[in-house]
Amino acid sequence: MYKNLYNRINKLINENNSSLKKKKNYYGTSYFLKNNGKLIKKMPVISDNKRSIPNIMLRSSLFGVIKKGNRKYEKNVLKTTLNGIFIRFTGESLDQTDLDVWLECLHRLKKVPLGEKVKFKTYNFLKSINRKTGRSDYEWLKSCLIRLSVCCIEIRDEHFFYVGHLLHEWYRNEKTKEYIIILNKKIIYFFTDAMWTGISLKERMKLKGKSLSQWIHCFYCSHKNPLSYKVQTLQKLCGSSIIVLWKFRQNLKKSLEEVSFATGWKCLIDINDHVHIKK
DNA sequence: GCAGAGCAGAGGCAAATTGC
DNA sequence: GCAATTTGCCTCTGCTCTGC
Repeated sequence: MYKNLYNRINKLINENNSSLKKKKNYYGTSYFLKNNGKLIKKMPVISDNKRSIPNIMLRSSLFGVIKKGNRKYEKNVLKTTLNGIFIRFTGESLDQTDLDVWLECLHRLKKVPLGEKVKFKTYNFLKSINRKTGRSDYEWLKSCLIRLSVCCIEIRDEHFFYVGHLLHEWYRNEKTKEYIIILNKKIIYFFTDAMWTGISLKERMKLKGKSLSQWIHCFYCSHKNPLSYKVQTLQKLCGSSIIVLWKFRQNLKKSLEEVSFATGWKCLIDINDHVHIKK
C-alpha cells in the first residue's frame, strides 16, 4: 500500500501538474509546495508548540527509559514493539533527552525541503529545548548529535522497510560556529497518513527530567483512543532496566501521577495490573 | 527495608569572548 | 556598548553499594 502510494506521489511529482494541489488532502500529511515552478516535498505542517514524530518511534523502546549513567552500546538489538513492527537497533542507547534533540531537529527540518541543510547555533538550539547553556550542555548536545547520526535502525512492517540513521549527516562550521544537519529523505515514509503524532511541547516540558513519565506521555499521545496495557507490557516496551516488576509498578504509579498532572488525563492501574488512560 | 557514603553525570551561574 | 555565545567550575541529584 505505502509502496504504491509512494510510487504514485513520485509519478505526480514528475508530472508536475496543477491537479496535484487539489489532491494534496488525499496524501494526508505529506504535501508539496510550488517554488519557482518546482514541486518540493516537505515534512508535515504542525503548530509551533507541537513536535511531530512517527508513531513507530513512540511505541517502542527506541527512545527508551535509561538510568543515569547507564547508557550502553547496543549491537543488532531487537526492540520490543507493538503490532508486529520490527525494529533492530545498533548504536549507543537512546533516551528521552535524545528524543528531545531529534524532535527539535525534525521541527527545524520542516522549514526546508527534504534533503536540504538546516543551520543552527548551539546556544539557540539548547534554548529551544529548554536546556541550560553551560559547557557540559554543549558537550552533551554534540554527543547527542553523534549518537543520532552514528546509530543504525532497521524498521520493518507489512508495508515498508527502512534501514538508515536518524540523522543522515551533521557537521560544524568552525568559522561561523554553526551546526549543519541533513535528514534522510526517506524519513517521509514515516509521516504518511495517520502514522505520526503531534507531541505537545508544553506538556513534555512539564515532565522534563522524568524519563519514564515522558515515555508514557509520548506513548499515549500516539493513541487516539488509549488501549489498556499490562504493567509488564509497558515495562518491556519502554526498555526499563528495572527487572523486578513490583519496583517498576511503583515507578509507573508515580509517573502516571506526573503525566496526569501535566496533561489532565485520568490514569490508573486496576487490580488486574492493567493501565488505563482516559484523555 | 532503610540509612549513609561515594560516585558520575546533570544542572546552574557567573565570567569571558565574540560579533555587530 | 550590548546581546549572543562560549567557557569554567562548583553544586546538586540520583544511583549503586554496603552494612545493619
